[in-house]
Amino acid sequence: MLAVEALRGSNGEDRDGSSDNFSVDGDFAGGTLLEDINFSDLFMGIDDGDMLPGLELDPTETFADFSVGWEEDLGSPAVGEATDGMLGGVTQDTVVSEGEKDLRHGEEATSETTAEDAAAMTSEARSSTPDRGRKSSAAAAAATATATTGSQGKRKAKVDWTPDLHRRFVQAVEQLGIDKAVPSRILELMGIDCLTRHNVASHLQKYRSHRKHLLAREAEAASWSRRRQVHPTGRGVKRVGVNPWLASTIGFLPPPPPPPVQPFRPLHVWGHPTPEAPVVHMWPGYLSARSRSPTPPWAPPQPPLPPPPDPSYWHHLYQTGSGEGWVPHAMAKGAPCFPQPSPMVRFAAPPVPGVGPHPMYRAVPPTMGKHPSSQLQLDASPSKESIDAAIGDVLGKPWLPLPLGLKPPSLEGVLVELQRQGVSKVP
DNA sequence: TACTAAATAT
DNA sequence: AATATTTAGT
Repeated sequence: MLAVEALRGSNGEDRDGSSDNFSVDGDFAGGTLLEDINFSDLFMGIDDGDMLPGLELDPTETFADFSVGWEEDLGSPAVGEATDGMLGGVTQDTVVSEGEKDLRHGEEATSETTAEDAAAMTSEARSSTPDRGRKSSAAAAAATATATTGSQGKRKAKVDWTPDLHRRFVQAVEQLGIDKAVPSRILELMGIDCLTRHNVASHLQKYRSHRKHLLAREAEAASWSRRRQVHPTGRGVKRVGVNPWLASTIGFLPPPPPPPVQPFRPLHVWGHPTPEAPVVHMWPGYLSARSRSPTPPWAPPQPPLPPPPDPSYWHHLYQTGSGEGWVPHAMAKGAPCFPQPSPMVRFAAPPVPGVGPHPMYRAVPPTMGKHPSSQLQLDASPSKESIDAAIGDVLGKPWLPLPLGLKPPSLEGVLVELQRQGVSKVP
C-alpha cells in the first residue's frame, strides 16, 4: 500500500495558531518579488558549491513527495529559473514532508487503519503481523509509549532537514549565539511554521553533538599539527570530507587559527557566511524587545529599543482575505505547506529618498494594488531582499536581516525594527 | 513549561 | 549507519 504523502506540516502541537501553515520563501510563490531579488546577497560569502550532494534530497523523492504543493506554486518558469539560480535547484527543499495526514485523525480517527498505519505497514506489517487491524511497529510503539497517557500514539512524520532548511537552522543558531540558541528561539527565527519545537530541538541536539565532535577533532588535529611542526613526520595530511555541520574548510591544515577574540564566533558551517564574510549586521529588533539578540563584538552598536508597536494595529496586517488570521483557511485544514499569498505592507517613500535614515518613513495598511514607483512594497511574508530593501532604504545603507522564510511574526519584527529606525505608522 | 540527553524508530 | 522522533529527567 502506498503511503499518502502530503505537504502539510506537522501538527505543531506547541505552536498555537500557526499549526499548519508554511511560509518558507513565500515570495517565491507569486514570483512578483523575484525580479527584485539579488540572489548574490542572499547568503554572503556562500558558495553553493559547498553543498553536499550527499545531503541533498533525492530530487525524485523530493518532488514526488511534494509534487502536490510545488507543481502549483513553482510551476512558472520565472520562478524556476530564479530558484535554480539561487540554490542550485534545491530551493524547494525547505519543504517538510509528512508521511501522514494526522490532522483529521487527531481525535476522531482512533479506529481504523490510518494513513500512518498504511505508511508504517509498508515497511513492516507485510512481513509478519497477520492481523490486519493490528498497529504497525511504529504505531504500536507509539501506542505503548503513550499507553499511560491515554492519548493516541502517532509517530510524527520525519522532517527532511534539507540543506536549505539546515542552513536556516544554522543561521538562526549563529544569530542567537551558540549558547543562547534554544529550540524555541531558533524556531522563531527560522520562521518555518511546519517545524515544531521538537523538530528543532532534535536537530539542535544533533547539531551540538556534531559540533562538539568536530570541535574535538579540530582541536586534536590542531595539536597534532602543532606537534608536527615541531616534529615533522612527513606523513600525509588526513583529509576529511566536507561536513555540513561544520565548515566547508574542514581540512586539518592549515594550522589552527589564532585564538578567537570573541566568546563565540559562529562556527563556519556549510552554507553560511564565512569567517571572512561575517554577518555584517544583525537585526536586533527582530528578536523582539524581551530579549534582543546578543550583539556580537563585530556587529555595529545598537540603538535603544523603541516601544513596541501597537499590536492591535499591526495585527490586521496579518489578516488574509479569509479573515481568520494570516493563515489561509486551506492550510488550517491541513493543506500542504506551500508558499502563501499575503497582504502587502507599503512603506511610503521618504521626502528625500535614498538619503540616510528618514524619520518620516511611514508604514501604511496593506494594499494589493500595484505600487507606485515612489513606494516600496513589503510583502507580509516578505522576502529577505524586500525587507533588506525596505530597511536599507530607510537607513540608507545595506542591511542584512538574517532570517529567511519570514512569516508574520517576523514581519512584526520587521516593523518593529523599522519603527525603531524612525518609521512611523500611518493613522 | 522548556530544554536536554538518552532511548527508539526508520 | 545515519538521522529523525519520542521519552524521560532536570
